[in-house]
Amino acid sequence: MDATPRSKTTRVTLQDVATEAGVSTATVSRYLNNQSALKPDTIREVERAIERLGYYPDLNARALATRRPSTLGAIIPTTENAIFAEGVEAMQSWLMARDIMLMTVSTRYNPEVEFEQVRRLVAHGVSALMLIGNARPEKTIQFIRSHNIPFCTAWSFQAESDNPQIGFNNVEAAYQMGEKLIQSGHRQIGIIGGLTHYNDRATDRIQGIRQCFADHGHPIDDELVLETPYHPEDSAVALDQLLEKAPSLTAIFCGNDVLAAGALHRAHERGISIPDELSITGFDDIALAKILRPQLTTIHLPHRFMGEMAAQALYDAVINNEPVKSLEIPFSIRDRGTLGKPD
Amino acid sequence: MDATPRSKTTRVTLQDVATEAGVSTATVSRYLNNQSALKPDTIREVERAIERLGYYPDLNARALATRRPSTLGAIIPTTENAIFAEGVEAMQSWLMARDIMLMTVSTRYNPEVEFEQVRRLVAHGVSALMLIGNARPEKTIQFIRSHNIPFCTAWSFQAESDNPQIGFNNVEAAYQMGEKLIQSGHRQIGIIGGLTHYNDRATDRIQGIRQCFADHGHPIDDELVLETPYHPEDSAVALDQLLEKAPSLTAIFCGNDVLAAGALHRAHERGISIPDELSITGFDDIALAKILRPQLTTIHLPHRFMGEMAAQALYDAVINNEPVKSLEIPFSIRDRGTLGKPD
DNA sequence: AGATAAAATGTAAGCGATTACAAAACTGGA
DNA sequence: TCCAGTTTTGTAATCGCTTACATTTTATCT
Repeated sequence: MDATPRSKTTRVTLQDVATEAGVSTATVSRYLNNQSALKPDTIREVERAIERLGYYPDLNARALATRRPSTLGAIIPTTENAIFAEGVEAMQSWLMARDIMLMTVSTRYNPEVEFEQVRRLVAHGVSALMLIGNARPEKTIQFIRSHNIPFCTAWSFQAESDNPQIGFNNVEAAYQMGEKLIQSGHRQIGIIGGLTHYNDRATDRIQGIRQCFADHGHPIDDELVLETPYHPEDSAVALDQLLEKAPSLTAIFCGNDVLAAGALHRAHERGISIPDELSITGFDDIALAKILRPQLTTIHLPHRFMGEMAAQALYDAVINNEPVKSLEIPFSIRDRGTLGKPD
Repeated sequence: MDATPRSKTTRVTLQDVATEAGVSTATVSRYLNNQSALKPDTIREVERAIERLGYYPDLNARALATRRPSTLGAIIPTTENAIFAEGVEAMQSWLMARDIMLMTVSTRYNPEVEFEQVRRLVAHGVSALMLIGNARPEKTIQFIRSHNIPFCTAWSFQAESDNPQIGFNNVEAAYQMGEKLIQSGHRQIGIIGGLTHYNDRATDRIQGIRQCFADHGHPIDDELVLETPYHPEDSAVALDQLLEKAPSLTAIFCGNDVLAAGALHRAHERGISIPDELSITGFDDIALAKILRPQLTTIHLPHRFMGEMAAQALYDAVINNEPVKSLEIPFSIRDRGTLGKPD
């Protein structure tokens, strides 16, 4: 139950246990791995030695010796974005149940930092990697491939990409939201999207909505398409700009819920009634979406599920030594209170 | 620039580089560590070999050989709670700048899981640990101590605890918010706090506010103190219950911003005007606080800063082989729109 | 030029595990 | 009792790196 305290310098090793139990290191190792090959007496002996010494194996040394996968890596833009935080957390618990450690690092949306993080994780010996989205300098994927590390990208699924992907079709989702807007009677809308620089999710969402409106004969003017950082304040400013440029806008399509929240907040401040005078749509369906007033009409995505699927895909690939299998995740629109009909 | 692809089984090792460069492994290792001891010619030679082979060192093997700290661990309840997500992210970048990897895992507020995670991280060789708060079964800290792992707890600072702590005084913060409520004229308030089971932050906050009202002669009845999970929906239900029990309540003290948001939302649904008919206060000042309507009156905490300080404290302890130094972090009240005077 | 000190490199023993392969200890049957 | 066939256990090499110590090379000074 309670381990005997030891001096700072020494760590209890397999060797120590072996000596204590009066057996060889091989035997102790066998105890740790496949007990079946041991005599009951020996098992008891080793067990007690371990107990007495408070021994626990050094996982890194083990990884070195076995060269069996023991850690995977996940690289996300930022945990500040709840969709990634949740997804990665789900990944982690899925993997942990299988005795795999997940190392998560973030890039702050900077592709150079991402590259550095990839190197770092690879150096740390991760046996597979998950990245977010498909937009990045070529060298990154090249590096991963050249080191034969299985990987997948997630939160995006693009038919044209040849990366293994566990994600959803951002273009299509935005397109469907567009159709919903059009059905409701909106003809002139503005867009507040996320920063598209090396961000295919942001890019695709904007593309999807624009495509939709163009297809229906109501193309969206370039100047009504704004990009802002992932902060409500920026989105608030963007709303002001949009409304200045085109006061007749009847709806704002936002690239994510945080931006939608910012726009909604500003609209309220300006005394604009939502959705009567202006409709606003979000994307992601984070927890926040349901506590706004009115509740946000947005696109729901199973973030945790996606994380689990990514974990599974990588796990399978690593364990069975197979290529990573892609998987397209379905989305659905949550029609709540911010989408109405224009007067 | 571009590494030559290698077969699945082989990994480029120090040995390979040595052979390629026509030197010994010791020399290559020296190149990697203290170039100063090498002849310029040799440096160039090794450099080229590394380049050609696309070599990068195995950090785990290095850690095994040097037994120098290379990873720290952080154990948090959940990344879903933005305050931890942010704090840990800040920790991570601080450490990464010093070539230390941070392994983050979560416990879902379960002390048994936390214990397991501690074991796991220790087995993975982290040289120090950060935990959240001070409430947990004794065996956890005992285990950490018995293995001579430096550690600190964070997001809580309790004079009575003998853990090294990088945090703030939750009791005091809640107390001050209480004084603000009393100054504003509130005499009868309800509390919606987080789950206090093994959660000293939640416990202390509730204690602080109750103490304050008691000190001022308006003790808060037990039945007006509710605990709920970290979800707005639960808080909404709690608000209903509170209002049913005591319709004359003039303010609700919430244990964190998420609960405040939930209460606020429900209040709106019930047609209660905030802050005119009811005041609501939050705690944490997460991003959400500023986009609610009205903006949330809450307690601001420098979460990222706290993360960095924790990183620094552990780093210093590990590098200089000293005990971890505690640090009390200041908080401040952000008086925004949800706290008013009762009719 | 030769001796000596300083600088640069190499050799080999770990770090804490796993795992072929070899050796020893048990079986049971004739 | 003895031997072949199993089981159990031990020996020692290995994983990829670092580093004390030994050795070689180079520089310095009479």
